[in-house]
Amino acid sequence: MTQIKELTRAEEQLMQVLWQLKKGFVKDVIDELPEPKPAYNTVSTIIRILETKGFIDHTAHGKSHEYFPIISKEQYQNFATEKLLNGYFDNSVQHMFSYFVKKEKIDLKEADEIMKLIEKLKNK
Amino acid sequence: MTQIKELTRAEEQLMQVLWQLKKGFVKDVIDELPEPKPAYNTVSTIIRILETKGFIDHTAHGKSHEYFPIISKEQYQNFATEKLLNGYFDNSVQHMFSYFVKKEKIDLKEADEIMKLIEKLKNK
DNA sequence: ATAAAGCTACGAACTAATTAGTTAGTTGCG
DNA sequence: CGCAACTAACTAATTAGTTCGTAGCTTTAT
Repeated sequence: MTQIKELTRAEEQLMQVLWQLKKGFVKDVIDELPEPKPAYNTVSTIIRILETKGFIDHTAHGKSHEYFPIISKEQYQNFATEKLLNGYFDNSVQHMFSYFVKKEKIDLKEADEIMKLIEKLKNK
Repeated sequence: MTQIKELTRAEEQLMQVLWQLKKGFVKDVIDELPEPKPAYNTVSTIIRILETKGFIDHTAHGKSHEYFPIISKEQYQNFATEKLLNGYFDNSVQHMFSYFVKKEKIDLKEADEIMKLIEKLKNK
């Protein structure tokens, strides 16, 4: 298993776009970015960095490149979630859940859904 | 309400130590850092940056300063959790929990505790 | 064929972040 | 006192991250 490197802010923003698009040319990525849009070259450079970091790859269509993620959003999600859980919730999902309850981020409907998920887990 | 700035890696590491210690002198912070320990001045500089960013303050004891957080871990936790939820779970706590279930991050004991929390929530 | 438009690669310029040396002041102890 | 140890402030040096201009190649349109 390859060690996943951490993404910088700019890199993460572009990865979010590529995860959403599944694949795309530089200009497709730019289309998804909010104003003020960065210069074409800025995006192109960061995309190339993402490629050297092993997050994406490309297929050539003539001279132009169509980029696509090779680290899935789920893989990076693991990394990011691990980090939050570890740094702020003592590595405990339960702590996180009780935090959401305290913060009233969970309403009853959601709580029910989560309960169903857990029931399913227990009956395995 | 003051807008919380994002912490850089080095800054976050020191904040974690200060949150744990509640308060401390530069050398107390260094004591908590893993090898290889950075130079005294390195830590001192970052602590001063944290002070200008409004994350910590200090009381003077003679010439030396005892630092303490003024942004609580909970405040930054809100920020960090918001960011993860928004970027990777479509802003839905339920999505996040279904992820935990799928990843088997929740063991049976935790599942029980979470169920209890949900029951309590429902009886309010 | 030639011009225009579009592309990536390269690299320069810049900004942000990190690390640590030097200085000057204070404390504590002989 | 006077020296050693320690402190924060300042600042210089270094590294990491971001932005974009230029060059050179390819495709498209005329």
